[in-house]
Amino acid sequence: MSDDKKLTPRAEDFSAWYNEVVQRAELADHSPVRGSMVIRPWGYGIWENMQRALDDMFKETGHENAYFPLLIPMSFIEREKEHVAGFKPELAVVTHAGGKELEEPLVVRPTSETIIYSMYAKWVQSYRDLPILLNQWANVMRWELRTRLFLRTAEFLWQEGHTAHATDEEAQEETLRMLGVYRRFMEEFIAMPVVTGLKSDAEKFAGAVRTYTCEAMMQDRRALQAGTSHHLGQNFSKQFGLTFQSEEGTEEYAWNTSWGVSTRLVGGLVMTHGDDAGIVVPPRLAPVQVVIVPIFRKDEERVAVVEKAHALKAAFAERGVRVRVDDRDHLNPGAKYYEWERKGVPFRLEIGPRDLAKEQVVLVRRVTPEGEDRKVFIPESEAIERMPALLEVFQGELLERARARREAHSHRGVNSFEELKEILEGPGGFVYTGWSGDPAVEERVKAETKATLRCIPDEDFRSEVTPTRCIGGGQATMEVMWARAY
RNA sequence: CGGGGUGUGGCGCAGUCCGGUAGCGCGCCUGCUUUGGGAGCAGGAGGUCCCGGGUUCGAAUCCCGGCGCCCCGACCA
Repeated sequence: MSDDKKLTPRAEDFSAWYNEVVQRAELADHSPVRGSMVIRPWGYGIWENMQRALDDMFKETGHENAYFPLLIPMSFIEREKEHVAGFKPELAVVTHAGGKELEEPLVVRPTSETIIYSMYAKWVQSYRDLPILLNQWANVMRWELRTRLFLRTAEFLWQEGHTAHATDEEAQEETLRMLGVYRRFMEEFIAMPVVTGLKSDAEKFAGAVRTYTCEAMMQDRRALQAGTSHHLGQNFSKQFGLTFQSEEGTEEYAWNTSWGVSTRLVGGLVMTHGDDAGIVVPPRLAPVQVVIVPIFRKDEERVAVVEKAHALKAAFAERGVRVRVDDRDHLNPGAKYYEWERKGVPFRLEIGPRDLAKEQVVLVRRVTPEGEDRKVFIPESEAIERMPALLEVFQGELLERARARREAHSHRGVNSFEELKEILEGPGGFVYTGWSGDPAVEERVKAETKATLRCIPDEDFRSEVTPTRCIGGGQATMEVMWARAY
């Protein structure tokens, strides 16, 4: 940073911009342990709002919360062979406790399938005990080599849903239901449009039969895997003896699903909406939706203006608007403006002696739409009445803006490998092509372009003209989407 | 783990080549004046110069060894 007050512009160095924003908006900080982070109140406030919204959606779809322990016997992880192969390199293992070496090492959970399904096996006897629809909010640990705040840390917070069903069809339905919940949450709350679809075998979760994903496009046009929903088939139920007696009296293995989103979503929010002034928090997730900055010269002005600010706060609060009055007196107004812009508060309301006299306020939106005035003077009563609606309009515009940007950088109808490579090495973005399903083609694209097959898009995201030619040559059997990813 | 860089008040850095009083900007504290887009002035606090060893009258600086962190390449929410 040449000027230590300004952020590195996104266009100059996107990743430096990201790091600075996270630090200077006080979202998170590095902890003394390499790769793990401290989530600061502003970042945690955003996460709490995400949790609340998601938790409500999980409850609406019939799920309950529970909690399973942090430590898992090593032998459990090793039970499902693809699962262990997927996680082995990134496990943190406890070998000593109570001053002695443990007989069996304990793994700090990288995810909880094994411990959860082993418990389900104890609880389920009959088809009448199914389905089990549980979720847990927890921390997990994966010993990553390259870490970045929120996007990839050794320890992160997430939720993991784990369900057990009597039939394959029911599990499949659940897998897709939760994928839909995620999509809706990301669009309606984070205002982050996603492409949903199926992962290829090479990219799916270790231990799953099928993995569905939500892929979002960041402002540097790279993809972010924002959430996944897995159909686990009977892989875990077979390893942990999760069986039930069917209506017909036969013994059957249950069908499982698991699905999760993490604090990575905070990173996604930053990279979706942030600008060169800082982050932009969508109103529905903002810990503070309106910040009131009182302006005054003399002491008597100060008293009157601050009093008015608190009265306004109360009026907003009555309408369910989250407000903070910034009455710190060692900072001048300009300094406060910059700070709250950096933190992404959707609306700022300035109130000074001149406004007091006219019973008006100055309203400033965090993002000013093209052709509109940055500051608007409106009557106090109108600001109070209209704020809930203004917040919703802003929320909607963020989604539309992000969607437009994604569409502008989505490339469809790409037929040749050369064209694919050219796009990925040039403008970047999401590239849609045909694919035969041959893993060798996937491997080649990855090796030569650094892009991966993000997903086989769901119907909503497929091109109007279905590709017939595979990007690796020959006949296509499906359409796929490629991108460089986080 | 392989390649490159870096370690000096809270943060960002200069000083290291050529050994000799540890400095600058920001931040912090106190006071006064300020406050409608990052305030000004005055005074002040704050350092095992990453660690260990060596050379020297004397080491942030030179030599040897270690450690940490950052960036780039193979796995990942």
